[in-house]
Amino acid sequence: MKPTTLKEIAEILGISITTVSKALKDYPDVSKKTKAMVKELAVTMNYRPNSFAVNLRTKESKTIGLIIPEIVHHFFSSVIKGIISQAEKKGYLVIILQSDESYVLEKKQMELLLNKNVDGLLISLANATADFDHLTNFMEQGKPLVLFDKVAKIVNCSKIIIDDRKAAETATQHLIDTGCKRIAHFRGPLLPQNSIDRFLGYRKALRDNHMEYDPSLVYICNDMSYEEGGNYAEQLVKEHPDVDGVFINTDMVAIGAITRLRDMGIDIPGQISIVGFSNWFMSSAISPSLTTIDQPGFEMGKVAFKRLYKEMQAVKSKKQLPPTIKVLDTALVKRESTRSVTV
Amino acid sequence: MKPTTLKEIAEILGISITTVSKALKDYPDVSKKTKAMVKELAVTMNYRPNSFAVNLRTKESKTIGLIIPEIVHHFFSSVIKGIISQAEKKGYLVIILQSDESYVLEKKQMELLLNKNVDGLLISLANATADFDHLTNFMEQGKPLVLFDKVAKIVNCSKIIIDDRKAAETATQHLIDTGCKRIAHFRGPLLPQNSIDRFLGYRKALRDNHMEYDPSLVYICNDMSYEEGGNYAEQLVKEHPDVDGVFINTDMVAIGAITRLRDMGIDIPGQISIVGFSNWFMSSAISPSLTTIDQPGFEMGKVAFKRLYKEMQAVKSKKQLPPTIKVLDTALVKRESTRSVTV
DNA sequence: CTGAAAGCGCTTACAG
DNA sequence: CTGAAAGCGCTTACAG
Repeated sequence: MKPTTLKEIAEILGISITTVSKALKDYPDVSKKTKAMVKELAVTMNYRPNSFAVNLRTKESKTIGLIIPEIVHHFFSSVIKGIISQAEKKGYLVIILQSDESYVLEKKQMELLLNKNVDGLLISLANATADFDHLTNFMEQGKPLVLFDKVAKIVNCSKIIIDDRKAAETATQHLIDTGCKRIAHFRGPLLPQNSIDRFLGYRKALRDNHMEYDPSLVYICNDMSYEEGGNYAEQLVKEHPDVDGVFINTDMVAIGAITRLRDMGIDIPGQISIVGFSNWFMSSAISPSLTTIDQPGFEMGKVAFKRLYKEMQAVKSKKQLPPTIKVLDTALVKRESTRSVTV
Repeated sequence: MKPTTLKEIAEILGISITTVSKALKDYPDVSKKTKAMVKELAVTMNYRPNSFAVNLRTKESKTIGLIIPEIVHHFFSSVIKGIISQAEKKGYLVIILQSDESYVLEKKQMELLLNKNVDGLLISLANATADFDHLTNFMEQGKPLVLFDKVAKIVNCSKIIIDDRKAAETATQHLIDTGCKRIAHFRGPLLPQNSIDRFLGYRKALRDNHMEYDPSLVYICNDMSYEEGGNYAEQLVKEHPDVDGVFINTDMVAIGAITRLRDMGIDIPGQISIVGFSNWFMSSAISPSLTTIDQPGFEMGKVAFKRLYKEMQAVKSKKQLPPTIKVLDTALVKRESTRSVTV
């Protein structure tokens, strides 16, 4: 079944294509009668504007691109959901591509999106990305680009982030406030900024409270897995029986640690208190439930799209907005893995 | 920076637009010299074909639509990943929309995708969808549609599924083979076909082994949550202390059950054996690890796209392929929550 | 081997 | 209030 065109409607009605087009778009200079007539026939004939033609004329596709490191990941899929839900409200569709934490792939995906003529781009950078020419390149096409979560300070575009350092500080401070005297940290890999920042927040909290920073209490997670959390927890207890608190880079690892410690008969939070990061849904499910930092994925997606939308609107009216950096609030979610008494 | 057009290249080179277009596409009737010249300049000027114009001419967008009930879900995000990875290989991009398990939304998303002129559509149906005119409608536009995971038998299109009933039977049979005499079932909601099929598989295994089917041993999960699993597990032990095996509709619920039973001091699998469904990554992480049915999400995504691709190719050559139904293999993954001895 | 021309389906500035 | 015309940037059948 061939789609209906403006031409067909015009011919049947014996009027011009111009008038049909205007009637459908409610131009004020078309008579009510004509409008009614055109609209009725359009419905009858199931008319839908050919989006390819519209795109070509208007030079916009009402489509944005989204590149993330990994789709199968609770935080990122929440962000995706936030982006899509917000985009839909504004009549935009979203094309998603995955970089797999690879710089080469990220660049390639960007190229694809550029060829597709998306109106704007949302990216969370791959861990491997250390060169940013592809981003600059994209922006030079006059198209807005917004970075979220994993961003590069050096790139001059809008960014939506959380304050990892401050959040980590809050997490560590909570351990201190609830009586922990010797606090370990399971950090993420050495490279990503957020794992660095969380580590720095941990250190700052110690310093501010005049507690000694002991590098041997910092364990580096490489695959950030449940298993790794368990293994380090066991190792920690053996190597440092005096540790009474751990701040862990991400909930998945923290849950692994909690489970292992529990199996070893260690009392949480009595003997060791634990704070995670991300507020993964399993964190409230396990026992003892995990005190953690809530990282607002869905919200981040929404805000990122909103900002991109603003910039796309600006482009349409030949304006250019100065880049902004939006820091989303994180919150400490107190649960059973830390003590409730404030000392 | 304005994008380069064929016209600009043609003018600079003093040749026609036609020749430039042909040279770039390696038409055999263009001289080597011209081709070299054109291609070089195209690279220099960073030429990219205007996709809107190409779409309009070729009447295809090299884009497909994907509608799923819920993005933030381990199984579905695996499927998305499979689809995107395969689509990319064939030069297709993917627009994702979420139905939120709502029929109305599903219909609306479909409309959006239709307006966008996607070349094909992949859908996993919402639980609430009981009317299928929107699907038929889409197919009447001459565009291929492939259903996956949550499908409707009545719709005459290709489908990619697993055999839920058989898999459930295998799961239950495994409990029987390892010595369970009285087996309960935590099932999903009443409506979705897959929850019905898994229940039927459970019943069939009992029947085939001349074991009594006792409806009071079937618990209906409504939100399929970790917590629900724990609650039903506790209830089950109280109401039916003689039960020694449970087949559970999905891993999330099974993990909730395992955790609670463990907390109650019940030996798994010594006293009660448990089999889940889906092979969620947490299933191998918890202790005891969960015996489950592996549901190949990534694979399902890949296969679904491959089928859609074939049908899109057929459409291009004015053919139409008869619908096929592909049943993907599931596998029983034996772990610690069931006994290893075969009786 | 090269190119003029038609046309994909729409939008909009302009004339009447 | 209506419509003829130009044009978005490309592809391709056809002529030479």
